[in-house]
Amino acid sequence: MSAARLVLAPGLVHVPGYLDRASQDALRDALDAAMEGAPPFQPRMPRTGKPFSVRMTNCGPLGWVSDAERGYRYQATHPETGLPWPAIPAILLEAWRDLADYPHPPEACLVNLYGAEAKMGLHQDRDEADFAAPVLSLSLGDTAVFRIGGTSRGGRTTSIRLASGDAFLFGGPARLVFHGIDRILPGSSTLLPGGGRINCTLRRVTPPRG
DNA sequence: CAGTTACG
DNA sequence: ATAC
Repeated sequence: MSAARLVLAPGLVHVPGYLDRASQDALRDALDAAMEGAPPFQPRMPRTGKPFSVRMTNCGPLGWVSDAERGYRYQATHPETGLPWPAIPAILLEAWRDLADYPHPPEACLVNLYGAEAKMGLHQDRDEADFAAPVLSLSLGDTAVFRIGGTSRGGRTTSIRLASGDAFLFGGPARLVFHGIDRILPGSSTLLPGGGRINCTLRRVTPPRG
């Protein structure tokens, strides 16, 4: 399979249908297994404690978490169980090697779980110490309406749909682009038994060797 | 400010 | 679109 890489802007790449159905099934099953050891939790906004509408968990040496007391951060353990995160599924590491054009493995795999009503406001992924590495996102399940802006707030934005199996990369000049999820299109995929969407975001958190 | 709400 |  050679899915086309659509370059929307320098460093911004959409690969529709990157994972075929069999790979999507395998990734879903791997994530199900991972979530047995790292149950999804509900992140909260720094200071205000307002809950996100998405639930999340992580795989890999570091995971992204947020709560009222300590805010956005990466940490090596699950905020509720205190256990290390499970390993990043092989399919995702393979996608990173194939698409990221970066010579070191990802350290974090944030797994966002979207129900029919879940959204994610426009934001930047900027809690990493290494912006040289790209951010790689893989979508499973229901299609999402994805909004993409520029590197500062208030600029023009556009929206595209991210379907099950799609890959999306933010790298180089687009590494710090604002992005978010406007809405989920319920019933648009049969991959996940209960419906909804899973997004896996692979990131390098620390500079290599450091 | 990865959040929601209220107002033209 | 703006404010908090």
